[in-house]
Amino acid sequence: MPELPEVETVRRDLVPFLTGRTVHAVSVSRDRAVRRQPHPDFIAALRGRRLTDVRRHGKFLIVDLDSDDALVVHLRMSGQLRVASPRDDLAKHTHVVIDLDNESQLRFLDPRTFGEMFVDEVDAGRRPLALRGLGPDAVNDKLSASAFHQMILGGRTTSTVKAALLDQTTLAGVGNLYADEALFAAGVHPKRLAASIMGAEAAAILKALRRILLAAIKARGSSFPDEGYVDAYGKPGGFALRHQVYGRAGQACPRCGNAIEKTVVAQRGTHFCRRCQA
DNA sequence: AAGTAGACTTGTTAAG
DNA sequence: TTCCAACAAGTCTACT
Repeated sequence: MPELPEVETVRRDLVPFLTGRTVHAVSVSRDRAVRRQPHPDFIAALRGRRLTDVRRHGKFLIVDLDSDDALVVHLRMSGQLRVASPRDDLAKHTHVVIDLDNESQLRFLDPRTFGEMFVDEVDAGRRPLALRGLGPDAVNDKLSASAFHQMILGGRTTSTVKAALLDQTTLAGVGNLYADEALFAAGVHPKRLAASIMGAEAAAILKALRRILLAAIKARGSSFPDEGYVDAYGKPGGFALRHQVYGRAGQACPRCGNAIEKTVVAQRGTHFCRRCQA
């Protein structure tokens, strides 16, 4: 499932492919893929526009247009953005095709149809209006350990540290997989109350989070055999091999050998080692 | 007003 | 072998 490192990998693939291109045509073949606005509005806002940059905030991709709008994409569980030629077979679950001015296409595929595309107005800082509620980006925005600590505490009274990490209004980009990995690396139990996290623990979580996210970007993201994440050229990432706890319930903890456990925290499947995480 | 729960969706997996 | 219930996920909305 695409989280920050996977979205960043796709972004890096798309920058050279999209930058400077002009949109010739847009077709939407699945209603749900574009659900925040009428399809004709979506298409009209894109047609004829030049694509000037591809950015990311959290798990959202932002394709800048030479207008006051941006094309915003969220891949959710199973979405893919793929570069293609008009001659390529249309893969199953292709919902949106954007034709460019150089005989190439950007295609949006999504079997589970959680993902979406929309065109949104941007503010003076070129942030799409719909994304104004997002917290700072987990890798692009610099933040100090103490600022991060305050964000985790965040006036929370009863919620867990894992819930705090998953809250996109606090910090944007961390999803279920990397939250589990970072908490394991920092030795913090996912069920700990956010309010109980000490400064040193917050610093450890932030350090682990940064290190893991950057390593995952370097490995071009996490892919599982049964799951859909691939880059813009259809190739899987290599980070799944390095997971310490995620998807390893019942297997030995890489640090102490104890069995990794799986439970539910913040309504998400959560993997941890009870001996290494206090 | 923080926090929780439900809705959305479907390919895959587990269970029987 | 076949069928079905359970499961996975992130975000938005609705409610407590």
